[in-house]
Amino acid sequence: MRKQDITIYDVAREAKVSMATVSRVVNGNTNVRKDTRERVMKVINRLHYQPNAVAQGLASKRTTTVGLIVPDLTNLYFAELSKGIDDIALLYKYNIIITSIENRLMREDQAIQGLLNKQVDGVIYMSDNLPEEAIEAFKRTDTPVVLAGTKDSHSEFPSVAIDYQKADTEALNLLYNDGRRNLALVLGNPDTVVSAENRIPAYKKFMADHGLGEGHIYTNIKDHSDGYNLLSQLEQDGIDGVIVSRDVTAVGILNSAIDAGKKVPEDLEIITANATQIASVVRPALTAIRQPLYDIGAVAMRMLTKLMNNEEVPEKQIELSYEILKKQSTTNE
Amino acid sequence: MRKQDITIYDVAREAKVSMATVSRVVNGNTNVRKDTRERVMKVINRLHYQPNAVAQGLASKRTTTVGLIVPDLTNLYFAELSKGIDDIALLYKYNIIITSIENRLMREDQAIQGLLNKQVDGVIYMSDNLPEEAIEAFKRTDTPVVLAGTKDSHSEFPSVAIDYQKADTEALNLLYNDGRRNLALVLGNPDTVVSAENRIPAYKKFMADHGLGEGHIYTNIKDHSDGYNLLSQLEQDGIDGVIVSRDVTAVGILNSAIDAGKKVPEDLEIITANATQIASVVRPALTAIRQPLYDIGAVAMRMLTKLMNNEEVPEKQIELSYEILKKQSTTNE
DNA sequence: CTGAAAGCGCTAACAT
DNA sequence: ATGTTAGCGCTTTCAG
Repeated sequence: MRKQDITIYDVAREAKVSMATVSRVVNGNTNVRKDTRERVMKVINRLHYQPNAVAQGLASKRTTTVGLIVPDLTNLYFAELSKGIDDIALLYKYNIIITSIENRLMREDQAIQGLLNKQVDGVIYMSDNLPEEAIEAFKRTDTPVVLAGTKDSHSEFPSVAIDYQKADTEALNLLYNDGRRNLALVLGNPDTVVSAENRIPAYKKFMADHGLGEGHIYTNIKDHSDGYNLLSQLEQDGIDGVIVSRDVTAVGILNSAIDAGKKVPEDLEIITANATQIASVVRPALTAIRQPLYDIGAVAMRMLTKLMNNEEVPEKQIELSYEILKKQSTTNE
Repeated sequence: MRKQDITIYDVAREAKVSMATVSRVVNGNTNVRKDTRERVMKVINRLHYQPNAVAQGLASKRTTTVGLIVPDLTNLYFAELSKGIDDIALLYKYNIIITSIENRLMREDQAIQGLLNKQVDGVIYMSDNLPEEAIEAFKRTDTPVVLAGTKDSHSEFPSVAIDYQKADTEALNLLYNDGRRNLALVLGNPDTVVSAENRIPAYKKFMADHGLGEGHIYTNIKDHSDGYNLLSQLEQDGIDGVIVSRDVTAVGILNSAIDAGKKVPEDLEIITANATQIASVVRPALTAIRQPLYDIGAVAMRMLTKLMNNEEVPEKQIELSYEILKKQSTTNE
């Protein structure tokens, strides 16, 4: 059996209409008389006709496909964002081409170009690392782009995220109210927009405002074992409260503390800034900045559908609200 | 700037060759003289020509796109499989269209049909729930399919997985050697091929072989809270050792035990059968059947590339080796 | 080694 | 309401 043996032409012949009419009924065009529509439908069903989306795409210049650019699918942060995107995409009948860029073989701008070559109708970019080449690639095209769970420096692109500075400040304040004075910030890549322009400035400002000195910012701490190994350094620096950008990293610190016989939160308070499922299943459960990841994805995709339809989008920089989930890794006084 | 302003025709004109020749150099056809190739390349670069993949797909009947069908991206089991698939896909220059079927709006066979309409060159199916309509949809097409991390009842389709029966038996044996006699099996959907034809028979056989009676099989225990709530039942039934099909569920049981003041492994031994990252970051770390998820995905995708090229694939039912990772949720005597 | 020409399967004016 | 006719941008014989 062939991949595609029957075409719109076969249906037209069998139903004794032109292919234009078949096309109309397939696309739900109302300008078809009821009985011809039914006749055509009957033939479609009998022949099991299925439109070739590639041909449709070439002819109509719309592929009903959106591209997703994501650093790493096994990072639940992105997986949860993706789920929100996926659900809305399904609702609006878009397919998703996913491209992960963590792999060294794939640069950001190449990923974008690949998606553009496939003629996607729009793209959602989820990495908080948006290099110059990527920005230029986006500017060269008129295919709409939305950033999800991240922002760009100059707010050139539509985005959906939270107010990272406010969230971090609030988290630092929680630590401060618990009596902690030696506060640290643990980051992965320090050069991303979220780190460099949001978390770090918020941290520095907080420390200055409260007369806590320079503080300690640890960078390039990216996974569980990095976190695990960081503990001795934290001890050495006398840290008693820490904000960690990624939750598996936070869990690494937590496990390291437990294994070393330290008590959390008594000896060290931990707050994770990007909570996923993992933050809540470890014990003690991690106090966290809970970003509405699913919603961020969903809102981003919804905005993209509007952009793809050239609809009005008054607010292009959307900030959703977060909450600070007080769990067991802080005393919450 | 247009989505696609320059076509192969523009390049042909500028380079003073026919579009056939441009097509040849774009596709690396060797039948082009070196200097014409270079001349064409220069024009391509000057004009920033990028081939329209949709047009290529229509003309060549190959889209260099594969479809992925996955129940839930936020389940790390599938995310890790996907990563293996993605890396190999990148290597062979395939794009990936991902479809999740967890959503009630999308049935398995609809997902398949949607992918087929998009003219994917192949599909990888990752759900261990393969309903009859899905089987028929696959049979109706000659687009190759590979099952990853699961199997079908009759081994009709190529698949990459592990020997679930052997793995479960080995895990049960570990519990038995630790002196446990009241062994239970905790499953999500009991009607999948992996559950119904592998885990359950292996469990029943083990219980019978060791004179341990009927045992206890708990079904439809799907997430952390299901696991959490199951504990009281386990206690009631006097269970002292349990195999859990999903690791977040296992963590639910574990946390419930901890919160109830029980000791793991002393009071209850836990082994998770589908270990992901989560199994190793909780404390006590979970003893687990470690499936090589990344490799399963990678091997499945590699096999699919061969199938798509009509290459010989002698072994279509591949079983990769697993290992039993002895951690802290068993005494390991 | 290169070009001409016929599609791939469908949409979208434009007629009627 | 329906049919006719050009393409969409590219690949692929088939000639030469």
